[in-house]
Amino acid sequence: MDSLRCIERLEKKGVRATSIRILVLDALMNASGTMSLADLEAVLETVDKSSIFRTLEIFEKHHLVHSIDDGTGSIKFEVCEGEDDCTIADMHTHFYCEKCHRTFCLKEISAPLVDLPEGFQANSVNYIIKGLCPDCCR
Amino acid sequence: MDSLRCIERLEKKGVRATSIRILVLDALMNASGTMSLADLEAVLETVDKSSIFRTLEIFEKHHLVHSIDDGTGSIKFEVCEGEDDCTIADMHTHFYCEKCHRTFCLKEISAPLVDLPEGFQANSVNYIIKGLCPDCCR
DNA sequence: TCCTTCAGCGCAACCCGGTTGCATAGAGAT
DNA sequence: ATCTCTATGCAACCGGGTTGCGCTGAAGGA
Repeated sequence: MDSLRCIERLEKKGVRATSIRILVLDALMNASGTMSLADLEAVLETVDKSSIFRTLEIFEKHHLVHSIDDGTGSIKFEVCEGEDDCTIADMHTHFYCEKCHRTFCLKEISAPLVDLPEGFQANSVNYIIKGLCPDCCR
Repeated sequence: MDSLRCIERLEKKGVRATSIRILVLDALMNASGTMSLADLEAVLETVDKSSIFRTLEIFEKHHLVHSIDDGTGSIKFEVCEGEDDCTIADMHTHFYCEKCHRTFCLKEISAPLVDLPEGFQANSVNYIIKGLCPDCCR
């Protein structure tokens, strides 16, 4: 789609904009929800699994995307929203539908953060609710 | 240890108390925190992996234990507290130490439950905070 | 007590997502 | 044009989880 925006975004984060990286980022930005490595593999047929894997690794390190573990056994990826780095406060709620097996980002609901006992230091939060999505409820 | 308590607990939930099931339940009840399948395998050297796996499957179905996905790639198990079935309100907070790779149960802190958008129906919550535990902080 | 039956178990193989080593291709610098 | 170093593809590997299958041992009935 608009690969220019992707290139811009990549360079802003100090990541060299190679063709594959543009493809991966573009796929993630155009995704309706989260995407797993397998999802990306399916969309980007020509690109090797390990290349996507390493690309995601780099993206994550440079705070272009973050990963969510929804407990399905395959990690989901999602582009970071803000221009700046994702902080713990930016983590939002995710919802996993046990019927259609989709993972939803509830961006408007930030993940709650409880008070931890003395001595624990929080770095990130993984908050995922499982159940039935609106499509599967009825 | 006190296998009598295990037998009682098993039968109360309608699970036949075989020797292996008693061993597994006993190991879980005496564990300081959560245990993975690999942990159980290590403790119960004589018992086959698949037997433990199927035992846990049965335990979970009968609400003797519940599983937690802490994002490490290996699912953790923990005995259900109350006499009754685990409900969504019983889910508590877990903490994963990124340094020593232990998963802590913060039983006193129940997992927060946010209001979901119209149409979503929650069945369970997975709330895990990652960071450094007291031992690893200093 | 003996026989039948079936759940429980061990073994081995398999599956799948993720990960890594290595050789090549390609972009950027000189 | 050549050199260098990063990015990529390929193939193999890894580990947790899962399954098929045959044996075993306990429960139940004659």
